[in-house]
Amino acid sequence: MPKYKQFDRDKVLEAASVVFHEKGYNGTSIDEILTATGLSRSSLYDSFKDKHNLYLQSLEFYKEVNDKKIQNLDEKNLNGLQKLETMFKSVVNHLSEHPDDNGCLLVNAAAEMSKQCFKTSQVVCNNKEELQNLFSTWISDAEEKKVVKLQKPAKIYGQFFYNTLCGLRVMSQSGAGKTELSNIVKVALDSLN
Amino acid sequence: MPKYKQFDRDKVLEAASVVFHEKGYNGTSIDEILTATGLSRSSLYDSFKDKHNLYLQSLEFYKEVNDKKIQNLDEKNLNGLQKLETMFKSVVNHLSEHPDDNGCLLVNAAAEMSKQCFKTSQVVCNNKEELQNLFSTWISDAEEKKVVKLQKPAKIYGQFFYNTLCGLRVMSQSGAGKTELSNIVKVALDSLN
DNA sequence: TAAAATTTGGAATATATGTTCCGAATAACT
DNA sequence: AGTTATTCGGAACATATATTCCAAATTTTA
Repeated sequence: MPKYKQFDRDKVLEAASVVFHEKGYNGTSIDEILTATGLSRSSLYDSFKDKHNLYLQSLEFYKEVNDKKIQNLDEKNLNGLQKLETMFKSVVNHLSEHPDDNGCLLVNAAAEMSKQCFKTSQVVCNNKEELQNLFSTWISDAEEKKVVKLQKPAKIYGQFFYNTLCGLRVMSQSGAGKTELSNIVKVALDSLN
Repeated sequence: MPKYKQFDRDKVLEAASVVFHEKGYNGTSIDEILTATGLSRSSLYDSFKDKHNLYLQSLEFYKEVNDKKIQNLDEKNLNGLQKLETMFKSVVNHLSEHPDDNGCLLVNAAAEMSKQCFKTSQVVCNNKEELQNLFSTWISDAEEKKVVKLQKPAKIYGQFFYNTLCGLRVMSQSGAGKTELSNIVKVALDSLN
């Protein structure tokens, strides 16, 4: 089945990230990854070097997918507050419709690996910075358009909403349902007056 | 070295919970636990059955220690808002003074294990319910004493502040420092007007 | 002082796990 | 058609890991 790559790198990373998402890094074995991806052992090691490297690439793939989703939202013709509301609504919907989805791979990676693996912490940290910045721009936009009134610099609200988002991911893994999650979002959004 | 137990169960669980906290369940080996606790292999299996059981007992021990701390705070002669503020302040201080402390064992357990181990999810879920309820009573107290004015039922704020708390634990693992964490707390507390 | 009760160190076991390696299979290129 | 380049299946390997088991050690009790 040569002479060129027989598998789609993105599909492999997608499948791998699902397994890592479900079981964590230390909880998933190479064999599980092989069956999930359909790859042969040798192909995996040829193309992804080793388990740890595959994990990092899965994290980055997962992050890129999330980034694209949120870029799509960002490009829509909505004011910043509406973007924030839409984002939270879709997160709440996703979490409550897929309670088996184990929260967020990046949050789980932060919990499991960030203190043991510098590269993991870098991915997690970049994700945090990027989202906080994006949220800040949304909030600034909402302020300029006078749909909200801020008591503090927009940057701080960016941090606050990212914190709220991280919380939601943990909450859904602790048994929180849809009403609870959306109540939390409502209170958080109320802080914009 | 018989004839009665040579080791202090609480100290063993304390040491074990530190290791599980650092490396997660799947990331820590029995050997690491043995060196951390000073126990012999046979003693560990005699007294704690196996690794999984030890993990659950460590979780519960960790939870009890946290419960006691917060009970101490609850018994102080403060109004509910002050209790909430004190709690957040000490969490922020702890997280920023011990950035190596890997967040919160229970949050990490939720991320790593709650979907794979029902008993873990029970501990995590109980912890969530208890803290949310406690926070609700604090907020009700603050309302009765007219130090805050609520726009929503106190219960919802209990959920919201627990969410904020979970977020902080993840944030500190994603590289957030003291100012960032306390900014977030300020915004959250502002939601009580 | 001897017997009983219990812990514990360490060997032993069985399995899981990450990784390597080589030959067979296959498609493109000459 | 034959050569080359590359993938892939599966065996093989080495190590890690969870767990069991037994004899030696030790303290209390009789």
